[in-house]
Order: sequence, then structure tokens, then C-alpha cells
Amino acid sequence: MPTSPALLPVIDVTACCAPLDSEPLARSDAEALAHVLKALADPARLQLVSHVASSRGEVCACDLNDVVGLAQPTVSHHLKVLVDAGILAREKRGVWAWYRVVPGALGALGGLLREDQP
Amino acid sequence: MPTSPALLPVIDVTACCAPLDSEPLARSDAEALAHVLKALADPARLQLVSHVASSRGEVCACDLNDVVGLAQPTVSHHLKVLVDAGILAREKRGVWAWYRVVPGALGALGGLLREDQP
DNA sequence: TCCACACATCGACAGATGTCAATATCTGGA
DNA sequence: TCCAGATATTGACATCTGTCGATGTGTGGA
Repeated sequence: MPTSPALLPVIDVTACCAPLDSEPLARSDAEALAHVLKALADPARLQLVSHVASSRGEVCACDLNDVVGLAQPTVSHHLKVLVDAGILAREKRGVWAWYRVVPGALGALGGLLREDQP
Repeated sequence: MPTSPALLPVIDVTACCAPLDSEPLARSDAEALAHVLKALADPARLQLVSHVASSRGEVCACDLNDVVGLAQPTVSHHLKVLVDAGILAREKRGVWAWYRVVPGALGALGGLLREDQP
């Protein structure tokens, strides 16, 4: 697997597709969007994202292990899913890994779902 | 299974929880939100929702069968998942079933994900 | 150099999920 | 009353997914 810059999301949610209610989604766009939504659609991952997002900064993985009541490898797996989806970004400093929300990722997702006021 | 009013969503997305970046999500809220996101996190279901949402009205199930390239029982299953999640509403008139987006459902979801401007 | 520690990866497993063929249910018309 | 057609349900199957114990990989300090 080729290495990629750690801070560039694998999927750019911002450039996925038009809002759901603007035009019928093409299959390829639907697959890309589903991939990102799948990453969010898990209770543990939602708690992790919420914890990082509400901290408005970086959170150490050592603190995230206690957020959800799961084993350390499981938390590491969930964080990897979120990073691969372009929602979280990881930066390793020394022995510790720090996670933050990719700026604009959640907002772009929200914008795709939001429906126009009638 | 007890019958319930067809137009009342099983889960009220609007009253689920606070935005992701406002405070850490409780486990129960995370599970409720994950249930709704799971319903959306599938390419076929995203295409179905997008088709109904962009029509800005009702869509007949007979038309939705052609939207995704799947068998009729599969489409019916996906539509049921979306109805159970409170995203779509079904109304049966005669032989045909008509689907529409539950007003505010997508908007509420988008509002939960949207992050504050810094 | 060696050790302790934080985190990631691997392998395995049970349970959830998407799919379809076959069948059931219901409606409107003949 | 019977039939044709639209949709929902059932049952079965392969695949995906969440979870954990065991292990690997680095880093910083002694």
C-alpha cells in the first residue's frame, strides 16, 4: 500500500456530490457517500468523533480508550476507520497519537443531508 | 406486531441529541443516532432517498424499482429500513405505495453533523 | 543497549447485513 | 366471485463487520 500524507483525507467529503434533495444521486457518488456515512454509523465511532469534536482541539488516543468501554485494539480499529474515511486525522508525536477532526468534514456531510426550507 | 400510525416516524431524529461538536455523546444517544445513520449508509438507500427528496413530493414504488438495479424484494426491503428509521414515510393508495421524505428528518440529521464556524 | 510503554496489526469468531427466488397479501376490475 | 398485478414477507445464502486476545512496531528513558 503506497504511503500518503497523513493529513490528507482519503476521501474528500467536500467534493463528493450535490445535496441529496438537489438531484438523484449517481451510483458512484452514492457509494462514496455511503462509505463515509458507514464510518459514522456506529455507536462507538460516534462517541469517539463527538468526544474529539467537542474538545475543539486534539485528543490523545490514551484518553479515547476510556471514552467507549472497549478494548484498546477495538478503539484503534475504530479510529482507523474514521481516519480512512477522512473524518479524523491522526498525528503521532513521540509515543502518543493525537486525533483531531478534519476541518470541514462534518460540516460538508451535514450540508449534503440538509434539505432546503420549503 | 402492533400497528402504528403510518406517518409517525419510529425514531424522531429531531429529538435525538445535541450536535456532535457540542458535547460528548452518551451511549444511548449514540446508538439512536447510529441506527438512523446506518439506514442512510448504503448506496442503494442513498439513491432511493435522493430520488424521493429531489422529486420534492411523492414517488411511486413502481418508479423506485428502476432507480437502483436491484430486484423488487430488495428495493422493498431497503424502503422498509428507511421508513423504520423515520427518514421516509409510506402511504399506500390502492395497489400502489407512495413514498415521501419525512419533513425535517434530513435537515435534523444534517444539523447534528454540522460544525460551528470557527 | 535494553526495557517499559503506547499504539497498531493480525487472526479468529459470532452476529449483522445485502441480496434474491419463492411465496404471501391485498387491491381493483371483469 | 375470480383473476391479474403491485407490493410485502419469508427463507436461505454469502459477505461484511465489530470485537477481542495475542503479537508486532516504534519511542523515550535508564
